[in-house]
Amino acid sequence: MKYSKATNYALHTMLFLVAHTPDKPMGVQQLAERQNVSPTYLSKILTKLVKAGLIESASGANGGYRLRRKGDEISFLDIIHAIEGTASLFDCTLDHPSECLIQQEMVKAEGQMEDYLRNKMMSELAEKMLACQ
Amino acid sequence: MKYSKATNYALHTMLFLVAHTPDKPMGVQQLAERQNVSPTYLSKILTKLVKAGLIESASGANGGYRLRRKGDEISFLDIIHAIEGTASLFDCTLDHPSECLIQQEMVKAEGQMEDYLRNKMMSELAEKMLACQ
DNA sequence: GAAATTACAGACTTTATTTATCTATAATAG
DNA sequence: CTATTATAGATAAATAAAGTCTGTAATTTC
Repeated sequence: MKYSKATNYALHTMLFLVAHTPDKPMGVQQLAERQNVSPTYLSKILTKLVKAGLIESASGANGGYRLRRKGDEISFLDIIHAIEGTASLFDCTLDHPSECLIQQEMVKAEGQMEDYLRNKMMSELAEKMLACQ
Repeated sequence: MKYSKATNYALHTMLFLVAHTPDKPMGVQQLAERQNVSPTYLSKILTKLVKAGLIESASGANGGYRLRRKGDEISFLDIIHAIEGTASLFDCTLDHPSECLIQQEMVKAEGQMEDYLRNKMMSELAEKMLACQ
């Protein structure tokens, strides 16, 4: 079980956008160069963030991607859910007479992780990053 | 990102062993039937639990698998680590000047989940299960 | 309006991981 | 010795992740 690379790209892109809060949109070309990933692949990932309402896109010359919320309103969990989906990490496929107790505990455990990620905002990380430069 | 089915099989097998604490070893045949999984595949999984020191195996007639610790000394995390490994769920592969801040937060988040799983013992679940029968 | 620029969508390929299966070997009880 | 049971290794099949390619739509610039 691993977080996908796509989630890593998404988090880094969002952190960059929050840290630099550009007034005009950033093209996928530049965003991709910074991470050594192909523009077409990154654009797929960013489209998911658009659909999740975290960023907005503009076509045409001088187009690109721009934040749709402030950095203190974007959590790690928002981004992770946009990429990985919101389904539980654990699925008991066995047929039980009643609800699976193991499943219940796994969901609670996952909830602990999600609580942390829900309360960790991009702005906090951006400030920390900028302070260390 | 999903927990593997193997982890599910491992957790269910351990819960069964803890709940029934048989004096003589249980064969993989019977354990596999209960979960509708092939014995050869389950035996692969159980071998991992043996190597992790959670259960012990005996070859030959009347052989099988038996607990090596009490149920209150076996945590969810013990079992999950035995199957999934102990590596972090998140690997930042980008080359950073200094340590990746995103990685650091992800590790902390994961730690929250692990804390819960480390403190959740098989015995607790076994009791709950037996009470509901 | 034409040309350049940029995002979006879908099909496709490649690679990696998970889920198994098969077969042979080793250990043990009776 | 024979039946039973676990272990190891090779292999196959299925699924998921990572990435590419191509064409289309939207927008700006001229």
